[in-house]
Amino acid sequence: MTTIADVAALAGVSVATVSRTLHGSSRVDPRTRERVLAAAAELDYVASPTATSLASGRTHVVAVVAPLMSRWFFATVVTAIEQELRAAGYHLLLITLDGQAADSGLQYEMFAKRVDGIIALNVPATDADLAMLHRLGVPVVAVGMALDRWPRVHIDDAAAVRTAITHLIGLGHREIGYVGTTDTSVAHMSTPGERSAAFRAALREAGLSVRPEWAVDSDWTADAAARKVEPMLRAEQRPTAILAGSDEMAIGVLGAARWIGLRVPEDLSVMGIDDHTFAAVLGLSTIHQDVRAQGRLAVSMLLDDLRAEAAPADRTVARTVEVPTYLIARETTAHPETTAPPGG
Amino acid sequence: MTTIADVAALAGVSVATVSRTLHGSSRVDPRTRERVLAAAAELDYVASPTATSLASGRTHVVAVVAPLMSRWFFATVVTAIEQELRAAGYHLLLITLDGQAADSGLQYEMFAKRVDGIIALNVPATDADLAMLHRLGVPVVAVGMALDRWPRVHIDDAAAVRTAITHLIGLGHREIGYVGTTDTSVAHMSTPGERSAAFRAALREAGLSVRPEWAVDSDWTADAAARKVEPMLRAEQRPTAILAGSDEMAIGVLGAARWIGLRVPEDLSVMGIDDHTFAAVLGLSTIHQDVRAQGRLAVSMLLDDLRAEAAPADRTVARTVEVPTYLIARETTAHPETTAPPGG
DNA sequence: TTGAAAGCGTTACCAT
DNA sequence: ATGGTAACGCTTTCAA
Repeated sequence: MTTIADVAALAGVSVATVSRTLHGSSRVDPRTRERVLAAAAELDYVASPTATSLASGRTHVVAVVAPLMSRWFFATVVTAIEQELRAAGYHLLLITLDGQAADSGLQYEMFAKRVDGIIALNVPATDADLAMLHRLGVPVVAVGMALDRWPRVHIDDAAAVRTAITHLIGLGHREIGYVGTTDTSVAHMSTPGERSAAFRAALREAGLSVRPEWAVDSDWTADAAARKVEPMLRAEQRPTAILAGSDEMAIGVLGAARWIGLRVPEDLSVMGIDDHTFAAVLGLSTIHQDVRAQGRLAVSMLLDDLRAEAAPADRTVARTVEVPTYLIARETTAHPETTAPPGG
Repeated sequence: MTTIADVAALAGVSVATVSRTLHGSSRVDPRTRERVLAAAAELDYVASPTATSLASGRTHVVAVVAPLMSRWFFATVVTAIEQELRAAGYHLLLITLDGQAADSGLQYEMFAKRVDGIIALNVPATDADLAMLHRLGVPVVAVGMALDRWPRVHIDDAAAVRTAITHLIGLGHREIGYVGTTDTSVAHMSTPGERSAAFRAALREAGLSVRPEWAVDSDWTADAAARKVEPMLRAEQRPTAILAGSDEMAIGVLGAARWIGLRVPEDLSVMGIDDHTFAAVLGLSTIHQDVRAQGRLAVSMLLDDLRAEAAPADRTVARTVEVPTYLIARETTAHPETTAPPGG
C-alpha cells in the first residue's frame, strides 16, 4: 500500500509538506505543490482515512439513525442525506433500530467515536440516551420528532392533518375516521403521535364529534391499516371518509375498501399524508411533504455545526426548520354521495 | 476521553494486558481479567475504533453499495444487512449511486480503505471498476447482478418470469405484454435485463409470438411504467395481460388501467415480480422473492470471506446462492373474459 | 515555505 | 501470564 512517505520520497519533500499540499490548508510553494501533486497522482495515492482520523480527531463520517429503512419516508431521506454528505466529502454510517428491543437503548457508545455527527430520523430517545449523547459531545440533528434541544427539521404534522380534515369537511364529509399510531409506547417504532392528536383536535375545532371507534390504532404499514380499518368499514354505521396517518396506511385502507366492495370515492373517501411515490399513480389524495429537502436541510445544519466546532459562532442555518406541506387532491376523495349504507 | 492507558493504570496492569483481556484472544489470568474488566466498566471505557483500525488493519465496517435507497428492494435488503452486520459486530457504510453520472465510476478508492468488505446490490461495474476492486483486494459479495467472479446471492430471474408467464398462459392468455427495463445502457440504474429477455424467451417457448410494441421499455418506477404502458392499453389491439418487471411497475400498470377505465382483472390481468409490501393489500399477483434472506446470506458470505482471510480455506458457505421464488396468484390475474375491445 | 518530530490510541511481537 | 515497545499512517506544532 502506498503511504504518504512514498509520495514524499518521490516528490523529494517531507511528509509534512505532502500533508499540507493535499490539505490545501497552509501555504506551499506552487512548484513544490506541483511536484507533490504529480507524485501523488503517479502513485494513485489515497490517504488512509483511519490514520487521518486518528491524527486529526475527525472521521468525516456521519451516522444516520433510523427506526428502519423499509419505509418510504426513511429510505427517501437517507438517499438524500447520503447524496448531500458525499458531495461534502463525508460518508454515511447507517444505524437501524430494526430488530432491537425497544428498550435496549441506542448504544451510541458503539458508534459515537466513529463519527463526527449524528442525524436522527424520528428516533425517540430515553433520558439515558440523551444524557449519553450530551456526554459524548457529538453534534446531533433531528429529523421529524424533536430531540431535546438539538436542531431539528420537520413538518408541521398538526397543520398537515388540519389541512386534510378541512379538505374532507369542505367536500361535505361529517363522518370522518382515522387510522394511525395513537399509542406512543412502542417507542422506537412510533412516528409523531401528533398526527393522531391533531386529528381529534381538528374535528373538534370543526364542531364535529370524535367517535372513539372511528379512530383506530395501527402499525405504520398498509397491511396493518387494512386489517385495523376493516371492522370499521363493515360496521352498520361507518364513516364516509377516512384519513390515514400516512400514505402507506391509506393504501391499506384502499385495499380494505376494495375487498369489502366499497367504491372509492363514491362510497368512501380516503386520504393519506406524505405524498408517497405511489400516491399519484393510485390517485390518492394526500398532503405533500418534501422529504428529500428535509434530508438536505439536515445535512447542512449538521455540517454547519461541525464547522462551528472549529470556528465558533459561524452558523448560517436556523436552529429549527419547518418544511411546508400542502394538499394534493386527487381521485380518492369526493363529495359523499350516499349516507353510509349497511356495509359489506 | 478515557483511553486504554487509564484502564491499565486503574487495574494496575500494562496496556498490553488490557488489550488482551478486552479482546478475549490470548490467555489472561482470571483474576487479572477480573480487575481489568472492572476497571473498564468503572471508566465506561470504549476502545477507539479509529486507533484499533490503524493498529490492527481491520475496520469492522462493511460498505453497502446500491443504486438508490428509495426502491423497496434495496431498502429492504439494506435493513436486513444492517441488522445482520450489527449482530456480528460490524457497522454499515452506505454508498448510493444516486445522483451520480452513470459513467463517473464507482470511486471505490474513496471508501475502500475504510471498510473490510463490500456488498454490492445490483451495481454494474465497468472493467475499470473491477480492476480497481481487485487491486484493492477487498472482499466483495454481489446481490442480484453478478459481479465478475465474486460470490453472489440472487434469484433466478428467468425462472421467475417463466413462472409468471406460465401462470398467465394457464389462465388462457395469449396476448401478453411486458413493461420493464430492456435497455441496459443506463448502467447504474438498471436491474437484471434478464427479466426482459426471459419474457421473450418464455413467450417463444410457449409458441406465442412477441409483438415488439407490447414489450415496452420503462424506468423502474410506477409512474414511468404507467406512462409507458398507457399507449399500449389505449391501442385498438391491446394485450389481455401485462407482466411488469417489478411490482412497483405493476402498480403503475394498475394505475394506468384505472384511469383508462379498464377493469382488472376482467379487462386486463396484471402481474408483477417481487412481492412488494403493498402487493398483498392491492391484491397483486406476483412472484415472491425473499429479500431479507438475500441480505442475510450476503452478510454470511462476506463474513465468511473475512474470516477466511485470517484462517484460509475456512469457508462454510457456497460461493453462489440462488434464493427460490414462487408464484402468488392473487386478484389481479384471471381468465381473459373479453377479447380486447376497442380501448378507452 | 519547509522539515523534524511528537503525538493520536491500539495492537502485536518479543522478551521475560 | 504479563510487560515493554515498536509499529500503524497521518496531522500538527515548533523551529529553522
